Amino acid sequence: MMQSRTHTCGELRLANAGEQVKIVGWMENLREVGASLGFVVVRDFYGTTQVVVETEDMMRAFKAINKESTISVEGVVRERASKNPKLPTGDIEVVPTKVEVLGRCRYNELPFEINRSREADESARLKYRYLDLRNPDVKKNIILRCNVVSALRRAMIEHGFLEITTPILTVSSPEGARDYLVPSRKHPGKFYALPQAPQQFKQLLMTSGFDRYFQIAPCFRDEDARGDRSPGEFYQLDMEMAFASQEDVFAVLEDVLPPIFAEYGAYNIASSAPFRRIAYLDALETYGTDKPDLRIDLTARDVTALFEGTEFAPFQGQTVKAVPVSGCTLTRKQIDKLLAEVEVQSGAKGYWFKTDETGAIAGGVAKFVDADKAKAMLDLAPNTLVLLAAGPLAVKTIGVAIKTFGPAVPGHFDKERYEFCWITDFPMYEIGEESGELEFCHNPFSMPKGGLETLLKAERGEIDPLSIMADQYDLVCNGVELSSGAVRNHDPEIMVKAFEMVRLGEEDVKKKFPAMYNAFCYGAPPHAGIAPGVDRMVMLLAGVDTIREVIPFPLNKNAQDLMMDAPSEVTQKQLDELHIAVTAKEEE
RNA sequence: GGCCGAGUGGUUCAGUCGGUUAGAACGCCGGCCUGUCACGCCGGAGGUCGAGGGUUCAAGUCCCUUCUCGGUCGCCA
Repeated sequence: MMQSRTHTCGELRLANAGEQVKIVGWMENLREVGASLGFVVVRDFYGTTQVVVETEDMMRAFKAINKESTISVEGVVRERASKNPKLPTGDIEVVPTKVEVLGRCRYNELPFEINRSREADESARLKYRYLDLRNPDVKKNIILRCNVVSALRRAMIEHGFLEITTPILTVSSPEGARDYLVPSRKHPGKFYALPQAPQQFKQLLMTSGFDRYFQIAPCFRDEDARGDRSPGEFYQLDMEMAFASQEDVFAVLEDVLPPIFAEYGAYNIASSAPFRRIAYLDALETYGTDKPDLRIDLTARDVTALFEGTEFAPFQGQTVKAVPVSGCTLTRKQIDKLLAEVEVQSGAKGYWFKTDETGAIAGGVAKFVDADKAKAMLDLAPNTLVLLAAGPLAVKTIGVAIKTFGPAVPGHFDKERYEFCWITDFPMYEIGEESGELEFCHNPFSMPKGGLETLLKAERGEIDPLSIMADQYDLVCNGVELSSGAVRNHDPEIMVKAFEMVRLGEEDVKKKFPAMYNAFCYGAPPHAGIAPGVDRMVMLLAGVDTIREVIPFPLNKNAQDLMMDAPSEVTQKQLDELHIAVTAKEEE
């Protein structure tokens, strides 16, 4: 009896001609070109191999097998009469002596054609994800993910980091996103929560003296999805370093990421160390966003002065931002269409005018523009489109306009590369929209720049609390926020003071983060960390624009697993054991 | 939760101003074809036009309600 297979479907070459072989895989296709001549494509993980059918008996045998059944074919390798240079195995074919069905595909009509599944309805793909994943184009993103995760692990270990797993069943955290809760059987009325991030655990590991920690960490957040945000769960390359500063964290990622991006990315150019650093407020001012795509060479200017006393109502008394786009030959119709898209995405209207080939100002809001002032203020060359936005949403609108027009106007977008940048100096506090009072802007774990001294100054009224910056940073690549990190606040005294700024105190800190607060009272190292999103990284590397393409079994937008039918109802017995009463009204 | 878009054979889509029997491609079934490789050619089956209601002589098309999916905003320390 022959072994289960002698070769994979990606393996056979001309040199194997004459060999007796056995291949196994899925019967992808049967091309009949005559009553007793046909070609069968057998596909496995490694590739496809052609089996030639030359007898009526063999033709009958193959025609009886539904496509996508798994089969084994024994036979002899032969040089092809007509080779296919597009295939690695295109020089040979297998002349079968024996065919066997290993797993019958019972259906002739599949929910979609395997090799074109990416064109199919996404719900169908998710419901039949195991079929979708048969498609080599779909499979390759998952393989990429495995390779990237493996490379990240190797690189982190080489940099002296230790991979430590942290609990999946943990405690609900009072801040941040909505938690996924798990009811406790042994403790009626109490709940575990799935971690939104291993944040507190990794900081505790620092206080235990694990100098460099990392983990490919599953994180769970019950928030609504986006194209680049899978609902429910996602993975982070979570890391933390003791006795470390922002510079130490930057140095590690600037060393780890570019080689991996260059090797595995759809584009093989990645910016090298040091990455450009842009202060948060400067990023908003210049790019209209805190996650700029540096492949686009457009930047914003403040042109409020240009419209002082304007008769154009939308600009009256408003801040006005402008982006000059040189060399623009878009038609008016194209401009309108792109601006409509900008409006959908930003929630506010964008405006425009342009200079013609003589440099004269025309179009859009041109009649409200003082030509001489505009030319001086914006260094306007001929054929320049000027995009404008005004009012409270101006920054955002400009950000969307840059993202929309950059790729649409030739010469402003160098797509085939990875451009990293650090966004630094985030404000520590903001005025809450609802409360109207001072609140933490991002997270309360970050060290305020200047430490205790800065907070005391603010307390004494010597500086504006809103001017306090946190030692916090984001990593951005091609307009995608890959990661947030910070130098942590490891000093209980500073932590309490930071909380007092937002009208909380020691009791609140203890209540919210009891373990961490106590741990810090026993001697904590200064520490810093970051947690790049693995899914988003792979998405960038794969060059796809939805995150579901790089997740083996993704949830849909409504956080449902259409394949497994989760979430699902459970039995009354299960509920009783968990002391849970369902109050939701029956759906449908 | 708000806004925008989509929903038509198994899949992807077209369907004009409301007007004959709702079309195409791919897939499926049958036939032909001796070198295909997105094989080709001929024929065939397959539709409650997401659901419900309304307007009309007449609705895939117009109106209302609703469901589902996607995008986006809110949200995501």
